[in-house]
Amino acid sequence: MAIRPAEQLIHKAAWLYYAHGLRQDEVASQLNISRASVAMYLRKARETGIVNISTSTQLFTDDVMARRLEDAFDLDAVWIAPENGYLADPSTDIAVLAASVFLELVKKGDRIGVAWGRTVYTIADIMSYADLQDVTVVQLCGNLGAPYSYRPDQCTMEIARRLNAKGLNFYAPLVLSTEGLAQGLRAEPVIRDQLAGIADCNLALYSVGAVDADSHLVKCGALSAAEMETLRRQGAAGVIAGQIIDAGGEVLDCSYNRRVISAELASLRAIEKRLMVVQEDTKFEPLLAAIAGGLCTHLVVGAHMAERLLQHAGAATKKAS
Amino acid sequence: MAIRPAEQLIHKAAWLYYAHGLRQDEVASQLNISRASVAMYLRKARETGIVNISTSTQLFTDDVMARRLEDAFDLDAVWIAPENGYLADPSTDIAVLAASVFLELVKKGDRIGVAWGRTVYTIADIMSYADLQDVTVVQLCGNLGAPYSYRPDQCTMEIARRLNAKGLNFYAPLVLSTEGLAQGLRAEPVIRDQLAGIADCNLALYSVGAVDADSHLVKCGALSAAEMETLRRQGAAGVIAGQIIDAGGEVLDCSYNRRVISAELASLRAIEKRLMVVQEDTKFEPLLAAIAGGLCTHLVVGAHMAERLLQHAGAATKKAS
DNA sequence: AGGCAAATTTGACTTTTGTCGAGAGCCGTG
DNA sequence: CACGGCTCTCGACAAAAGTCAAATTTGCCT
Repeated sequence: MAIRPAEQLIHKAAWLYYAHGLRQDEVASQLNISRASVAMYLRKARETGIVNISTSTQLFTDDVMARRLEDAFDLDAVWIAPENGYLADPSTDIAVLAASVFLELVKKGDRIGVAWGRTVYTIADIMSYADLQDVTVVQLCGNLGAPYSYRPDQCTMEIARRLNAKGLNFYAPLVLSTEGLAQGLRAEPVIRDQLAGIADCNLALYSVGAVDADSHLVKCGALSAAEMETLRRQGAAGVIAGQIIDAGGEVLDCSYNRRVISAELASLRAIEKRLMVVQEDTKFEPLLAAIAGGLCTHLVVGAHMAERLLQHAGAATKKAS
Repeated sequence: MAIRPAEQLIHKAAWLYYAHGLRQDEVASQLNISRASVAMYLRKARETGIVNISTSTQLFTDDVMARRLEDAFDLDAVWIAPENGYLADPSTDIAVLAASVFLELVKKGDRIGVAWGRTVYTIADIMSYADLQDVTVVQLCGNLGAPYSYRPDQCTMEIARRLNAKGLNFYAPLVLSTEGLAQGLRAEPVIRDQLAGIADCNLALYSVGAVDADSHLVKCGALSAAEMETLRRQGAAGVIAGQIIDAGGEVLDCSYNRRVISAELASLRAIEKRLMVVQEDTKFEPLLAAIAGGLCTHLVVGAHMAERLLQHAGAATKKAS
């Protein structure tokens, strides 16, 4: 009787165990299989998202600081991961929180835009599985070459896989060598459609990049460290979906940006829920720029960053009055 | 350090255990408490709905029969509980399924109308806890006297409690002795407002009652068995939220109905999602009436009932052609 | 301050669950 | 048709989680 145990058995086992509250051995006898098999099915059920175990992220929004941040920056919701944390690595804590928040925000039928970066990939990596229907995950920006393990298309696909959703990849390089070529490529029907479809998303997940030599753009060879430094002097404040933004959160007027194939900021702003996750404390300026540009309605940060943001807001208010 | 462990510790424990995947003893040492306490906190977290364990009800809608029912009766979604079931009591299976489906349908900010009956109470009783915010549970019909353990207000309150929602009870008797008094009471501002508010719900949970001596209406003394029998001869086909409906799903024109304080059928039909759950196979005619009256968009039934419904639909189609 | 009741915590114990390697059935291939 | 390779299954052991009564702490009333 070693036919494909199929979803059927997994479902039944999960149902009896989690919904009816039977013990594993009871489930086993009901289904006429060994308890060990039941245990295995249950693990699969969890891994497939047939059962969903989620913990309320309430605690992290309930924080007074989170409320004050929401008010100060006019954000829809803020989650703050305690930094003094119980965990070795605080940035993991942020990612875990972000993953939970993300899953809480996703609904059936959603269309989700996903950008790229270490943060996003970390989140994808620890995110638990879910069994959403009718969900599409679209890639927000072009691809980058090989050496990185977290390429844009991988981020997209991994998240789509975890959600049991459809992944819509972007088959174009992130950055081209001439502006003309970029322009031509953007006009290509395939690419144009995909770019146009981004504004139809109702949820976006991204982080913001720093303008320094550690940036992915540099590491991937899209820009040299020197070029990056030059851009910084010209007013570059952060990186969003592969594009350089200034302190006001607008696209910086520079050759690089004109050579990039990525979501227009206007499209991003058209997305209802824009979840931004920032792990590194060093990304203070970039985050400010992103917020200023209205690129973020939902925010997940660490306690340390939250404090800095509040201080900044306080200072700005004082100066204004 | 035995201060009020409050939600705080429960949250932290749940977070570390469920989101980060630590073991109970690891959580215990992180939090400097004993593992036994952690186990207790986790139980509380589950009971409070701080963590949510839900199993996909996919399997039960995926059924071919469910699809055919949806088509035949023009319903939005149908779930069928396998009757040959693994479980001793098939009706429990229906209730468990109904509870899962219900929880899947509820969203933050919802306003939920709940009627009354053994079925509804059973569902409330086995429904797992959730931590919804901004949810209101409103009672759809007036109250009935003492002897019953599942009074309308209890159904409402129990479900509200499980959801961590606000319960809005209905402080009026279900049925009065004269039509005039009922009319007067319905005109009372308090009552009028509540009745008017029913149409604002976006989710309703109810069952349908049979027109026989076993009906709650008889058991509670609202009607005598003889009166019920008379009504049946006059065309009564079922009971919805305390009101008698005919085979077409309309309010039966009778004195009893005029003496009832309950949601108008028009208000019920205004509710976006109307989840009807039927446990007993004997309620075939009542269910047909309810469907005919458009009182149900989402349906949970047992396999046996599903078959009868399909047969009926098939016969009707054949007759029509 | 004293003392009682309720709530919380803990250690020790039992039950339940997770895991691993061995065995059994299935299938395409040489 | 024999042969690995594959997946599924099971039994037995180890690990983890659940439970309980006793001990401790807390809050509160007199």
